[in-house]
Amino acid sequence: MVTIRLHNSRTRVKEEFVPIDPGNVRVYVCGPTVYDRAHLGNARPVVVFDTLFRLLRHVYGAGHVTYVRNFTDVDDKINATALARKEAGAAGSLEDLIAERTEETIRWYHDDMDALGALRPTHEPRATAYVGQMIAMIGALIEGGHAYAKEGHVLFRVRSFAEYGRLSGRSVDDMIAGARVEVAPFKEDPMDFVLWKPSDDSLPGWESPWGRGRPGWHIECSAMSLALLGASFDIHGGGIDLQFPHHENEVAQSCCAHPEAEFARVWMHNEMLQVEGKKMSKSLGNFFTVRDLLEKGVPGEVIRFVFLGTHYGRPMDWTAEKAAGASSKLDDFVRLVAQFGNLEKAKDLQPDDVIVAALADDLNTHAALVALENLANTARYDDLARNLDFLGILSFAQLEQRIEVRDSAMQLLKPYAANLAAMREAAMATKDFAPVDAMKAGLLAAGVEVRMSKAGVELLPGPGFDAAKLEGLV
RNA sequence: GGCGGGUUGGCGGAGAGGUUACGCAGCGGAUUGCAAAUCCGUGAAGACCGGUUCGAUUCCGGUACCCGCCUCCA
Repeated sequence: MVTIRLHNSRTRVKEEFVPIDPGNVRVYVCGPTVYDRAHLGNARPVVVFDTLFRLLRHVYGAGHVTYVRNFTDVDDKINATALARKEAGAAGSLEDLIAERTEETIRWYHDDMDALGALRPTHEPRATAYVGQMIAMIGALIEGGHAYAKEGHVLFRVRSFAEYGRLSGRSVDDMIAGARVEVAPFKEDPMDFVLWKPSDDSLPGWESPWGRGRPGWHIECSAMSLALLGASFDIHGGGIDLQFPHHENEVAQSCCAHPEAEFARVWMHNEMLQVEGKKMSKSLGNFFTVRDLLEKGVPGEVIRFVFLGTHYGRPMDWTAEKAAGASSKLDDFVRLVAQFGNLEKAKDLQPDDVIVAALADDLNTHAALVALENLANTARYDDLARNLDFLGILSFAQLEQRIEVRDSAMQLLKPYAANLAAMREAAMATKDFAPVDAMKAGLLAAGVEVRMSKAGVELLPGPGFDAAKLEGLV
C-alpha cells in the first residue's frame, strides 16, 4: 500500500495519512457560493482536490472514497444578484429569480470544472436542502451553551470554545485587539458570529424556532459534512483564505455540537492564485473567469497543466507565458502518443509508480509532471498516455479525440506533402527554391509544421492549424 | 496593529545536510537548399547578516523585501 503523506494545516506538519476507515475515506471540500461564474482562482482548489481524489481512489479503490463538495446556494450575494435582475425588469418572483440564478450558476460551474478534467465529487449537496439539519445543529449549540438567540439572530458564543483560533493560529484576544469590524449591539462578544439571521418578506427565509430567517455563512458546511460524512472524517480542504474565519467557525460549530467526535482530522489549504505576479482583482483589471479563458482558446487541459506545475501550498502565478509553454508541451505529448503509442494497451496499464509516489508526497504535482516528461523522454508512450489520463490532464477519450483530429488533418495534408516534395525535387535540380519557399510560407501560415529532410517531406498539423487556409495552395 | 506564508540560475520551479534536479530560453555542434523538428554538448543559483556543523542553498536566530488573511473572496 502506498503511504500518503499530507501537510496538515491544523498541526502545521507533514503527516502520514491514516484514514479512519480505509473502506470509506471521507473528504469534504468547500465549494462555491453560486452567484456568478467561477473565476480562475476558484478553479485552483477544484484541481488540487480533484488530484487528491484521484490519488485516494487509486490507493484505496474508486469505491472507497467519498468526496463531498457543496454548493452554497443561500447567500446574500445571490439575493442581491437576483434583486438586481428583478429591478432590471426580469419576470418572476424574487424566489424564482434566485432559483434561476443558482441553477444557472451550478450548470456553468459544472461545465467549467468538467473542462478542467475534474471528476464530479461523490456528493454535491446544496445548502438549501440542509436547512433542517442546520436548524437542528443550531438548536443543539444553544442547548449546549455554545450559542444564544437575540433579536431574531442566533450567535455562536466564541468564548465557549477554548480551542477557538487554533486552526488559524490566532488568539481571540489578539483578534479583538486588531479588529476592524463594527460590533453589532446584540453580540455578547465582538468575535461572536452569526448562525442564523432574520429574513424580512423580501428575502428567502425558512421557519425556525427563532422566527423566519436564513442561515449564516459557515453553518452549512458543518451541517452537510455531518449529514454526508459523519461527525468525524478524514480530510477537509479549501483555499487558505477560508482558514479564517470560515474553517475556524466550522470547527467551532461542529466540535461544540459533537464534542465526542474530532470533526476533520487533516486540514488542507491551497494557497492563492495570482495573475502575472499580482493578486487577481476586479480593480486591477486582471480578473477573469475560467470561461473567459476557455473562450479565448486556452483549453482546460492547459489550465490544469499550468496549475499542476506549482505545489498547492504555494502561491500560483498564472501567466500567458506559462499557458503557452503548457500548450506546446501537451501538443508534444499528444503527437508522441499518436505516433508511437497504443491507447488500447495504455488502458491496461497502472499509473506510474513515480507519479503516484510524487502525489503521495503531499501532492507534489510538479514532480509528477517532471515524471510525465521522463516517460516521454524514455519512449514510454503508453505509460505517458495512461498517466495523462490518471492525472486528469487528458483523458483517454480526449486523447482519442485529439488523435482523430490529428489523423484526419494528416490525411488532408497528404496531397500537399506530395506536391511539395515534387516541387522540392525539381528545385534541387534548377536551384530555384522560390516556388518551394512560397508554398512553404503558405503552409506555415495555415499552421502546418513543415519538415523537409533527405528522407522526404513531412507535413504535420501545428497548434494553430487551420484547414481553411490551405485553400489556394497548389 | 495581529496572524500566516514566501525569497533558488535569464525565466518557471523541485528535492536533498556533503554527488547533474527538471523544463523553457541561451550558447556551441550535428543535420537541412534555407528552415523547422530532432540529436549531442554546455555555461548559469540559492535575498542579506550571524550561528550550529568537518561541511548548509537545505537546520537555528536576526535583517530586508514580497504576498496573503484579519471585510460572507478559493
